Amino acid sequence: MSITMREVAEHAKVSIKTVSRVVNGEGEISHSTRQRVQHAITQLGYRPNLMARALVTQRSYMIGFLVADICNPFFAEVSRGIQDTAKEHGYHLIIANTDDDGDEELAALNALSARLVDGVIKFNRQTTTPQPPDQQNAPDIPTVYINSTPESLATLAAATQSPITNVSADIYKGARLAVEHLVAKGHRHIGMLAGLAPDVNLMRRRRAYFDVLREHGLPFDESHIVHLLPRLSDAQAAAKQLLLANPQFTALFCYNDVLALGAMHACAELGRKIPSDCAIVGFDDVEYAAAVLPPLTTVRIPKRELGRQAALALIQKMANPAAKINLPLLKTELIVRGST
Amino acid sequence: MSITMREVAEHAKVSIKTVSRVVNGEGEISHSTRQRVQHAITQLGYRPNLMARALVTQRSYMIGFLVADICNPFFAEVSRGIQDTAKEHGYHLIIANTDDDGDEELAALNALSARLVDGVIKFNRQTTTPQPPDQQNAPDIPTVYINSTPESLATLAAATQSPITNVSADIYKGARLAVEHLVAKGHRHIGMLAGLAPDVNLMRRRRAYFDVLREHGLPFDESHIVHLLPRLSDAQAAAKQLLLANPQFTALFCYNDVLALGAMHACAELGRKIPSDCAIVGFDDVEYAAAVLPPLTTVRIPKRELGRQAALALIQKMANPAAKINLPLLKTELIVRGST
DNA sequence: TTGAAAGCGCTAACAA
DNA sequence: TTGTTAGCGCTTTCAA
Repeated sequence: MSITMREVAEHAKVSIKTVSRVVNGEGEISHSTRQRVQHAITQLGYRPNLMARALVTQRSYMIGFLVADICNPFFAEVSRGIQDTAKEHGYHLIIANTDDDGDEELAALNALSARLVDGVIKFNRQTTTPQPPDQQNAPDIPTVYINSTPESLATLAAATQSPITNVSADIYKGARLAVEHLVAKGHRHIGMLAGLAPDVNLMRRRRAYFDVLREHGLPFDESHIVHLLPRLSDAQAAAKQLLLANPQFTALFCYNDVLALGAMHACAELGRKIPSDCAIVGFDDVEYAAAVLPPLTTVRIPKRELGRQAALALIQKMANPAAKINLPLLKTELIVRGST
Repeated sequence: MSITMREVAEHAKVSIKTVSRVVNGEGEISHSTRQRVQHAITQLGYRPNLMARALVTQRSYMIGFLVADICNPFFAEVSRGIQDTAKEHGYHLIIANTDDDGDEELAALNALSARLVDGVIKFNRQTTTPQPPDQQNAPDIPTVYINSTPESLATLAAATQSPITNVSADIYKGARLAVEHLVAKGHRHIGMLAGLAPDVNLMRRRRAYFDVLREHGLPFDESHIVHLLPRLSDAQAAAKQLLLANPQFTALFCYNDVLALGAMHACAELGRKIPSDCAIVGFDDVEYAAAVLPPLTTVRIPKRELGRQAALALIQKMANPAAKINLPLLKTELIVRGST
C-alpha cells in the first residue's frame, strides 16, 4: 500500500486538508507550513492517488482515441498530435483500436465511458455507412469527430441533441490540387485508384476527380475508377488491370499513398516508367512517401495538426459540453515529387 | 451526473450489495432477484464507475506503454501486440511518447504511477547509455522491458531488488542470418550502415556482422561501418559516402529498414542497380519494406508477438510482483525479397 | 440468499 | 491561515 495524504499530514503535523492545499497549490499557506508539508511529501515519497481524486472531482483527466488501427501511419501521426496537445493540458490518452469494426467500436466506447475518460476523439468508420450512435447503448460523452463528411454529420446530428464537433482537412480541395496538377502536366487520360465505397472520405475525392476533368473538358467515366480495399496486395493487381484496360492512361490519381505504391508496382510489372510513361499521385503524405523510388507526389494532410485541433476542441467541449465549437477546415497541400 | 449503484438498488428494491453482486457476477443470487436487478440496470442505463471501483480494489486495469514515438511503425506494431493482449485480459493501454528523452520518460513514469496504471511496459532508451532508474523519483511499479541488452539489464538489476523482466527478440541471430545470406550470395565485400552508438541494440548487430565476416575469412574493418542517426535524410548521404569510399562493396547490411531505404536512394543516385550492382539487407521488416521497389530483403522481428509476450509477462507480474518470469528469446527470421 | 455498515484516498463546503 | 466533516461510488467485511 502506498503513502496517503493522511500519513503526510500526521508526519507534518498539519491537517489533511492543508496537505491537499499544498499538493494542489491552492489557498494561502504560510511559508513554514508549506515547507514542512513539502518536506514530508518528499521524505515519505507521497504521490497522490489519482483514482481517489477522480472519484471526487468527476474528472479523470484521460481522453480516449478510437481509431481503426494505430499501425496505420496516418492514424499514428494524428495520435501524436492528439497526445502532445493532451499532455500539455494534463491529459493522458487511451488508444483503442477498433479495426474499423462497429461492435469493437461500441465495446470500446462503452468501456471507456464508464467514467474512465472525460471525452473521446474518433474517426468515423471507413468501410461502412455511418450509423447514428445507438442511443440505448452508446453513452453520451463529449466527443470530437475527425474527418467526417457533412452527410455523416447530418446523420449524427439527427440522432443527438447536442452539437456535433468535427475537425476536418480539406480533402476535396486537396484532391482537386492533385488532379489539376496532372492536367497541368499535360495528362489527358487520368485514371483513379479508389477505396471501397461507401467510404465517408472517398466521395470527396471522387467528386474532385470528376469535377476537374469535366471543367477541363477531359474524358471521365465511371469505368476509369477501380475500387478496392486500400491494401498494397490488392492495389498492384487492380492498378495493372486498370492500366491494361485503359492503355490511354498516362496518369493515375490514387486514394492514398498505399494504393499509389501498388500502382508503382504495377507500372514496374508492366514496364512503364514513372513518371514518363505513367505519372502517379498519392494522398496523405505518409512518412515513407518521400522515401520510395521515385519519391511520391502526394497530397499532404496536416495529420498532427488534425490531432491537435481535435484535442483542443475536445478540451473545450469537456469544459462546456453544450458549446458550439467552430473549427477551420484544415488546409491540404500538394507535395510535388518525382512520381509526376 | 450518472446513475449510481444505489439508484439501481432502490429501483430494483434490493440492497446495494446485491446490485454489486449482479454486476460482478459473484455469489449466489436467486433468479428472480437477478432479473429484477438486470432490468433496473438496463432501464436506468447504469454503468459502473470504474474510478470508484479502482479506488477500492487498488487496481485500475490500465497499463502504460512508454515508447520513443508511436509513429515509428516498429513501435506501433509492438503496441498493437500489447493492446490486443491487454484487451483480452480486460486492460486498457495508455501510451506515452517519450521521444527518447530521459526527462520525458521520468515524467511519464511519475504521472502514470500515481495509481493510474497497474504496470508499465517500456523500451530501453535507444540513443543514450542506459541509466539505472532514479530510486528517489522513479516509482517502483511492475515493469516489463522490451529488447534490452544483457548489459543494460545488469545495470538495472544492480539498482533494484526485484527481478527484472525482459522480453527480447534474437537480434544477434537475425543479424547473422542477414550477413550470412549476403555471403552465401557470393558477396565478399560487405559494408554496414549502422545506428549511432551507444545504442543498446546496435552492439548485437555489430557483433554478428564482424563474427560472420571473420568466420568466412572475409575482410572486415571498423571503417566499413558508418554510424548515423536512423533517419532517411542522413542515410542517403552516408550510404553514398560509404560506397564511394569503398568501391569494392557489393552489398550493404543496414541497421534498420529506414537506413536500407536510404541506401537504396544512394544506389539510385550513384547509378548502381539493386541487387546486381549492390545488394541491400534491412532490419525490422516494417510494413513498407515489402512495398518499396525493389522489395527489401530484411530481418523480421516478430513485433506483435513481442508486444504480446510483454503484455502477458506484465499481467503475471502484476498478479505476483516478486515472481521471476522466464521468457523465451523470440525468433527473428530472414525475409528474402528483391533487394538481394 | 440478502443486507448494513465501514472505508478506499481524496476534495469541497463550511467553520474556526 | 488552518481544520473538521461529509461525501464521491464502489467493494468488503460481517451479520442476518
